[in-house]
Amino acid sequence: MDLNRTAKSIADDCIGYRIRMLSRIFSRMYDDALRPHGVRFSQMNILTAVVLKGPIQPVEIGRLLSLEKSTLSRNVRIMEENGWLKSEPVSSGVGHRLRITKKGERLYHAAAPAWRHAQSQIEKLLGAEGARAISRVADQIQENE
Amino acid sequence: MDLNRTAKSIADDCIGYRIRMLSRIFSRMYDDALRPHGVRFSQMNILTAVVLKGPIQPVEIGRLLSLEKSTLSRNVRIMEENGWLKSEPVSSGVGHRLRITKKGERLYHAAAPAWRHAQSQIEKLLGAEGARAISRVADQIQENE
DNA sequence: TTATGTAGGTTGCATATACAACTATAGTGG
DNA sequence: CCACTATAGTTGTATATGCAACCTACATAA
Repeated sequence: MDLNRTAKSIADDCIGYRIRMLSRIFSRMYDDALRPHGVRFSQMNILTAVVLKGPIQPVEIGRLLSLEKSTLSRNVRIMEENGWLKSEPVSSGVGHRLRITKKGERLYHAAAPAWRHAQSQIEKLLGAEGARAISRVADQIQENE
Repeated sequence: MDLNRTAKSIADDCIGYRIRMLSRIFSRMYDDALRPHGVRFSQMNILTAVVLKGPIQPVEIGRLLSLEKSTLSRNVRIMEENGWLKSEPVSSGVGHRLRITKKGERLYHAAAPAWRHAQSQIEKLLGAEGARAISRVADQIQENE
């Protein structure tokens, strides 16, 4: 097949290209809204996991978010340096568990409205049907993992 | 509202968290398939744009893929160093345009089957309905941008 | 013609992401 | 008790991503 035709079929079908583009667009919108609070969207996602499931081991967050352990190791370090998370050794066994600090809780409360603002912008862009479709797909993938 | 409740509502509704997770999962699958060819998925996306629209200015690729110009500046440099792209000055005016090289064309041809393999894995995961839903959403967002 | 603006690009800085290789620790089979 | 394996985590290396600040070349208004 000729090069141009190959490229066209790739561009037409490629789920990955579309997902990455959506990821960049939406992440920028969340990050814009969160910037005044000095926290990134990806960090909010980690904080959310810790709030809901903490104390929790990094490796477990990795499973929840499909994040590689080395990525998490570095991201968590930054958040500890910012004073949002603290870690405690696991009672018996290897590893440690993460908790949110008071400072982290204040940040989370303060930033939540900005998150909501970005979220409603995005829902407007997507429409209710589009938002539902994405949630459905994501939840289905997470099950099959 | 209490912290846990806030986090729960964020986790339940968050489109961005879902999109980022899908982006990581799918990108890993494409990258796994492409690794033997020494090219990354994000690079294939840029190559595809150049094949379809080249000669093309970086800033124009940025508009197509929603990529910041500084990101593109660096990504393109790596691809030039790899000998896949070459740039020529614009006849009149500032900036330059990118073309794919012979080596780039060979790479693209060689890597396309790997791309197709990952693509079909992902479509199986998503189901035809899920894949269509994502394409529909992405195309709609791109229009409204 | 000069001041101003605009568009394309690069660079400094920071974070995000993953793979590979490594360390440390716990559990398990001989 | 020892060798082996599996799990959690860290570190080296590389790419991806974006913002802010800057540079340059062109366009345009005063």
